[in-house]
Amino acid sequence: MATKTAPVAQALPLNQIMSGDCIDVMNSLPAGSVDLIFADPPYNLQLKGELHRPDNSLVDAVNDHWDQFSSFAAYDHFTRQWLAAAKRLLKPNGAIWVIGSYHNIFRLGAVLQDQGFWLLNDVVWRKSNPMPNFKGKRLTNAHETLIWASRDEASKYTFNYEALKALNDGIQMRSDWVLPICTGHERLKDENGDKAHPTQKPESLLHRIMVATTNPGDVVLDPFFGTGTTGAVAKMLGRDFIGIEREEAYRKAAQTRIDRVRRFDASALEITGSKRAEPRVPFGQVVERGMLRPGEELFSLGNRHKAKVRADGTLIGNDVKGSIHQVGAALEGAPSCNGWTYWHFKRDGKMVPIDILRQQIRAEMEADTRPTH
Amino acid sequence: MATKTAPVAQALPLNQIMSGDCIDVMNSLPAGSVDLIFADPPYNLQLKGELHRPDNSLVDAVNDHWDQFSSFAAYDHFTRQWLAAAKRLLKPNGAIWVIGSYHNIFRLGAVLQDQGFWLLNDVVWRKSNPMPNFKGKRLTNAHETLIWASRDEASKYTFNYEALKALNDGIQMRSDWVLPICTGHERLKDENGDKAHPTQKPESLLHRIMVATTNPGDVVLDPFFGTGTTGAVAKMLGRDFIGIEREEAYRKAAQTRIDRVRRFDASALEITGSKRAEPRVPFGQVVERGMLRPGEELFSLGNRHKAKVRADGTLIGNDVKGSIHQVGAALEGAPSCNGWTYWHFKRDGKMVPIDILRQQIRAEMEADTRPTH
DNA sequence: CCTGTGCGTGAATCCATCG
DNA sequence: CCGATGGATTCACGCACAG
Repeated sequence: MATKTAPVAQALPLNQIMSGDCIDVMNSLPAGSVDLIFADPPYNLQLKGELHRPDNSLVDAVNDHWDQFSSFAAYDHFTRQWLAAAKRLLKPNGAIWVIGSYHNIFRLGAVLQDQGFWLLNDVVWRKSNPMPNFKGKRLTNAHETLIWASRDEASKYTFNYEALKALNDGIQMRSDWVLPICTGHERLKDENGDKAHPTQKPESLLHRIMVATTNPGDVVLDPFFGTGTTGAVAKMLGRDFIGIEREEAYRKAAQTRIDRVRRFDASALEITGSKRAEPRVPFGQVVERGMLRPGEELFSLGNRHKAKVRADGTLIGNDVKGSIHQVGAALEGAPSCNGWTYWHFKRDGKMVPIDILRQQIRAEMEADTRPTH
Repeated sequence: MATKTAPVAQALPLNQIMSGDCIDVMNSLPAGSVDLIFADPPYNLQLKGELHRPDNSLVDAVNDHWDQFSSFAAYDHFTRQWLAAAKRLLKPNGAIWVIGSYHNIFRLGAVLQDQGFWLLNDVVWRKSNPMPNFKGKRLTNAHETLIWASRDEASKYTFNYEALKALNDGIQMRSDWVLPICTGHERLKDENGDKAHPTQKPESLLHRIMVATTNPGDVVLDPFFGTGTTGAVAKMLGRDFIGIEREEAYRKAAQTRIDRVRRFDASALEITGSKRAEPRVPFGQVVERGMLRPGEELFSLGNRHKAKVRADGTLIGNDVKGSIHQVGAALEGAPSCNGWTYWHFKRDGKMVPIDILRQQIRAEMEADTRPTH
């Protein structure tokens, strides 16, 4: 006899390409289950007629049927629908990247804001080899715009600051990224040798996005999967992906492509970590362990200020009592102070920052927690 | 006897700074009388608390009353009002530039499209010297976005293609412009020596805009005149300006400034295009572009040392992690090391220095990027 | 005169955790 | 949810001043 089955928590279709309309598919997946969404939606290009190069060759424009919208209102409606579905899928600390050109990016950005996403940066992908403007009537359209936004204002989004700084030779990464467009062997071809997808994104772009805003094992969803750049890079970098794509031909091309990708080994996926992630060491431990003795004097650089260590791990200096940070801040008249780097002690006549004592303690902690197989 | 005077075509207040709310003032001017509008509206920054640099100094934030809006809806309403007034003022072939950041530019762009302006390009002003992100929580906000739009789709807008090409060393001008922010002697100071306006735009930016999209004798209106960069550059370049500014202090500063400007004295604008040395290429780009893969091994000459590439462009070799230079130096016990010439990879059984990969990237960059000022 | 050093500062949605 | 506390965090320039 027929039984009603209770709704089961649906398992995530990891590392699969789902077929169908992205709004329907997203709405069928469990809420709050995705770490990052990368979306390259239709651009609403509004191209009139055909475009020819100066030599009369035809420019292969984006005029596929999926890129046709009758009006801004229709485009906005579509945008609100899929962004609402996307937001539902995100974990509380999840984030989204969208990419577009001036034809659609302003509408995307406004809807993101309207729906409570919290914009973190707009990023300019500066193309190192863009198509020139053949008619000389406008500037060379040499960039596309990405928007990075967290699910909401309170989200503790992932940002691997140190890794990105390392990628940029030790200088803080900027909001303008110079990367070449997707050409050559990376560009997928169909059986006729034509490009398989009109707007295939370069893997370098997705590489930077995923290194910046995901960790290994995160789930990355792409609702406009196309030929699967997001899936290919996710696999390389040890992230799980979920792809959604309507067109059979794109799904097939993407699957073949991803099957060929090799995942990098785990040690290569480790990235430069941040100090914030290091375990907290109370200054009191330094005193308890006898690395500094109560009554011992600490000095700021240049001997401008000094303070005395007390048995409970606080300092007293110039009538100010409190933590190493509080006393440092008070003596400097500064809003805050990192006591670990501010205070020094004398060893063999030299001034040594107390931070090296913290490093010793951390090293010991590390040794204790190491698996002893 | 009393006679009713027929309404007279109101004379344009050329080369004057009008006082008052820009919407009211624009509505009082005759329709279809302006060639170009440049608008730098409030950004609606939504700043919360104070921000300190790592050295504890306080960042002088934009918290002026004119930048406060209660909601996106309020900002949108304001935007629709002033853009409608602006559109009415434009000649049929007129055009508009607006500038903004990610806080407001998406709303500006969407309203422009909704009101029938025809977007021609979005232009990225890449700041050569932006303020860093002090807390390391986001990317350096290193650009602002401009939108260039004609009054409507049918407008035969002005675009001095050849002049811009000349400005760019004979290469078609791209949609990303590298220009420094306004500092030094160009930055207006008040009687206390503080900056007269929190967001003064560089003259180089207005210079390029006017050379690109106006002709001598054109009328350029700026509804958010501030300290009058638009007026100063218009005067230099032989264009007429109309400024609108609410704040008395800004009007006074602008008038003094413009009075001092000499027409055709373009010498102040010739920015010494610092002959950049060869462009810096972060090793991370070699990895992102897939020229070397995470996990791949690099070797020193003679195979004395080896190291593994990581996804963020750092190396790990013999427990040492860091940049190609740091790891090379550590393994050699040397104070420094040029990683580009030190490390090699295997190709066809031969050892090839990674510097050839940098040369490839430079060659690509060279092909498309000329100093853009 | 030149060179080097140190300081100031710019449209900024800029912390995480614990009690 | 709020308040207190630990403690992490910056790049490019212009300019003044020292030597």
